[in-house]
This record gives sequence, structure tokens and C-alpha cells, in this order.
Amino acid sequence: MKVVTYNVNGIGARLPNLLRWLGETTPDIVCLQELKAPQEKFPESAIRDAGYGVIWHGQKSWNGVAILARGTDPVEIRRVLPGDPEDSHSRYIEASVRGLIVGCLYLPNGNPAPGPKYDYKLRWLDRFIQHAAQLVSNPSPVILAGDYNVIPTERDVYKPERWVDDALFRVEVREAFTRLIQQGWTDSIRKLHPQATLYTFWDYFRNAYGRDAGLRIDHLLLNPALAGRLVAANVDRGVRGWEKASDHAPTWVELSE
DNA sequence: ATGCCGTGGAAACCACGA
Repeated sequence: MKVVTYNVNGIGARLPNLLRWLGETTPDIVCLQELKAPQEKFPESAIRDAGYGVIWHGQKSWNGVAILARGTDPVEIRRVLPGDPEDSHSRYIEASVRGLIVGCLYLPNGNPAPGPKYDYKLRWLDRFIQHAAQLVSNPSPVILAGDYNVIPTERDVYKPERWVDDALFRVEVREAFTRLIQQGWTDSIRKLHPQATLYTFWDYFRNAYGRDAGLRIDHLLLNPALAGRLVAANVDRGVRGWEKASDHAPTWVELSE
């Protein structure tokens, strides 16, 4: 079973690429981020015609997350991250699919740092860590997949020295990610490729993809009940080279049944 | 060192992203 996270950077602009990629790779479960579409403008029929059940939480212009499941309908558990009724951003959705609990997240970017956007990112991270603490010890298999907007270590960025003051790489953010992992989560890509240079995002400008000036910021975390089923993990980096590509590439795990 | 590009929505530019 293949589970993928893919920040599409606009479901409207990306729909042709998304449908092509679904057809070529037939993933079983897909977590999408940055729909940038209001709830009523999500292309539900195109996704269903491609063979996927889907739930989504849209928002006008920004954010937005979705969970797709091939041949079945995800059963929604929640569509907001608990802990702040004032938070109006569509950044989290959670469902039960094929015996897994799937959390799909789009963590705030946080730039510029310091500032109110960075404060929001740190608060969101704290809430997420609290929620993850409830999930990690769940006897059911759980996967938390999404755009974390966190560069975990120096190995995960092409020039770490240029990113030390950035909201994706600042010490507080890396420490928060470490706290999350230390709850007992497995960072799938790093577990199977401890030394490799593997990026999931490349800027649109300065020929970042051509130079491989990338970041690893899209992650798939497995709880202990699921970690033993991890058999492969990688990035479909070729998709980043397609015409009209998102700046992120699909990032995936293969799980034994 | 830098949104230099891309998207969406409103308005013919701007906010936002990482």
C-alpha cells in the first residue's frame, strides 16, 4: 500500500498534473496540501472519475487540505487541529482509511521570523505535538503526512548556513520537530535513507530544481504500530520537472499489508 | 542577499509562499 503527501500549490492550476500522476502511479492514499480553493470549488468529480474517494477542507485563496483514497471513501475523523477555536486556517484533516488513521497537515510557513507569523507557527507546532501525543500510542496504525515546513537537520537543505534565520530552520522549530519525533514517531524517509540527500521542494526561481538546490520539508511519520510495515520510501522528484509543476514533489511510503 | 516565479483573487496590482 502506497501513501503519498503532495503539496500541489493550487488544485485548480495543478489538476492536469495531479490526474496524470494519479494515473501513472496509482497511489492508494494521497494527502494534498495548499489547495488554494474554497470548499465549493474543489474538483470532486474529476477526482472521483479518476477512481478516488475524497474528503477535503478548503479555504478561499490559501491553505486547504484533502485526503484521497483509491477505490474507497475516507471516513472523516476531524477537519481541524484541536486546541484553538480561533484558528480559521484549513491546515489539518484526519480520516480512517484502509485500517489506517491518516492525518494530513499543512504546517504554517512562519516567515518572516521573528514576528506574528512565526509565533503562529510555533503555537501551531505546539498544538500539533499535543495532538500527536494522543496518536502515537494508539494501538491502530497512524501516519501523519504533510508539508511540515520544517527542515529537520543540516542534511535536509542544500546550504544550511543560508537558512539559519529562516522560519523553516530556526533552532526552536528544529527542536520542536525533534520533540515530536521523540514521542516515538518514525521519519520514514530518514529511516530508510539515513545518509542520502533527498529533497521534496525546490524554489521556482534561480533554476533551483536544475541546480538541485532543494529542501526536505514534506514528511511521513509513522507511529510504532505502523513502523514495522515500512518497506520503501522516496520522492517522485521527476514530477517537479514536468510542465506547470508544483514547487513540491510527491513524497511517499510503501507499507506492507 | 534577493520572491528573480507561480497562484489566486481582486482589480489591471497585491498577498502569500519557503
